[in-house]
Amino acid sequence: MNDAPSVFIVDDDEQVRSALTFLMESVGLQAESFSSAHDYLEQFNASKPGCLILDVRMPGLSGLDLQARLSAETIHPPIIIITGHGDVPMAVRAVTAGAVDFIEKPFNNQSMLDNVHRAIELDAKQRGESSRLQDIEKRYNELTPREKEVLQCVIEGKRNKIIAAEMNISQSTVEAHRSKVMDKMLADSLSDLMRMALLLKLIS
Amino acid sequence: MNDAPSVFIVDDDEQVRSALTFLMESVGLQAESFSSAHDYLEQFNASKPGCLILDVRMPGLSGLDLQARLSAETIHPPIIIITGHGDVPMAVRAVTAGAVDFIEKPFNNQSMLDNVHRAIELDAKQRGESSRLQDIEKRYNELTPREKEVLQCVIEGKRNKIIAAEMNISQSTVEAHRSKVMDKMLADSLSDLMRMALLLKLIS
DNA sequence: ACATAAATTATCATATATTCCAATTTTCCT
DNA sequence: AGGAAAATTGGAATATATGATAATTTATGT
Repeated sequence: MNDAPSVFIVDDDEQVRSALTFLMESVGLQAESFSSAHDYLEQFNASKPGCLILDVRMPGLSGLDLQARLSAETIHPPIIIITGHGDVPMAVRAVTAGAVDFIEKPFNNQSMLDNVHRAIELDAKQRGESSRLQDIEKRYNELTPREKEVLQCVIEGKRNKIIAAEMNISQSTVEAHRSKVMDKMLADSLSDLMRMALLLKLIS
Repeated sequence: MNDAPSVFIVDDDEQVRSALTFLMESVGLQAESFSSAHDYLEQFNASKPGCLILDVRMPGLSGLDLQARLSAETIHPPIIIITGHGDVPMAVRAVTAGAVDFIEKPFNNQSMLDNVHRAIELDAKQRGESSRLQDIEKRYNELTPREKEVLQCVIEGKRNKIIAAEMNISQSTVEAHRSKVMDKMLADSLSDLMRMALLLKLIS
């Protein structure tokens, strides 16, 4: 799970792949290259840290297509788009869609390395946040429907008495649910629970 | 305060200004144009809603310079950059720095209007969130130092007894501070207070 | 039909928080 | 020095939450 970060390189041009691989390895970065977006997707593993250098113009799935696919994933490596014949609208689209960079070939080696390092740092940060979030989501999904209802009321600041009235159940029941929620979510205070609810976007 | 949104146009080219003004007014949008970034800054009023169409290449302050200045403001209209001789790196920089669009001249009138409408909607949304935040900030700043300390502990989920021990004061005092905090912040429950604390970024 | 999880309720004891009240001491500004 | 705001404390009554324990009723799926 917690491997060293890789620089994933997706380009149909063998020259570019080997040049980039050489560049990355020259500074001790692990590189993995693919000749098509499809090849990359096949081995894609959300838990592998790193960043992705992606050519726009490729046979089959284009770089922007791949970018769109990856955006649907909850977590994916930051994307650096490279292109031989880029234009402004394409760059705007790529960056707006979440690419961290859009670089024209031929590129400067040093600035490429700078960008890669920045992207890898960003990935590490996102990954840390995301793994915490996934833990919380996992626990949340183990709540029963009723417990989720009570949780929703709790984070809205309602008192047990009110919740009981709204749900037409006794206060004891609410207390029971509430207590289970705290246990299952591993929350040790209300504010702790609220923080989790925020990450889960249960809050308006 | 709550005026109709304006389209602010900043371009040193009189032709462009009048063309854009005409375009905006043709769909019922209010337009205000300026021949330099400096002129715009002079009349800049954070409370005026709308969006900003900004030329990059201008004598004096450039569009990107103005963008940087505005980014320092807590709230500013969304920026649509327009340019005659744009290149990819410039577009990437502008979008990365927060511009909502980067459009080359000559542009398509309809797509420009679409972008303007989208930007104005975004501005309205940001403005709504921001005014709520300002209310909360105002109330927060009326708290005494001691009350702020207690608030910090409360949102960390500490019980009054613990807070009293940590601050070396009696539990009664903590209760007094806490009660005042709830009053002053107009919070009617702990979760309410937590939500505010989040917006104030008092939470890790 | 049986087993299991979920939902429901209750009681008792304790711990905490909230809300009144009133009072003293500190600090800071004019 | 005088006054205002802030910080401090205590008491007493009330409301709420928590925690442990136990028991009943309802689904749910095999």
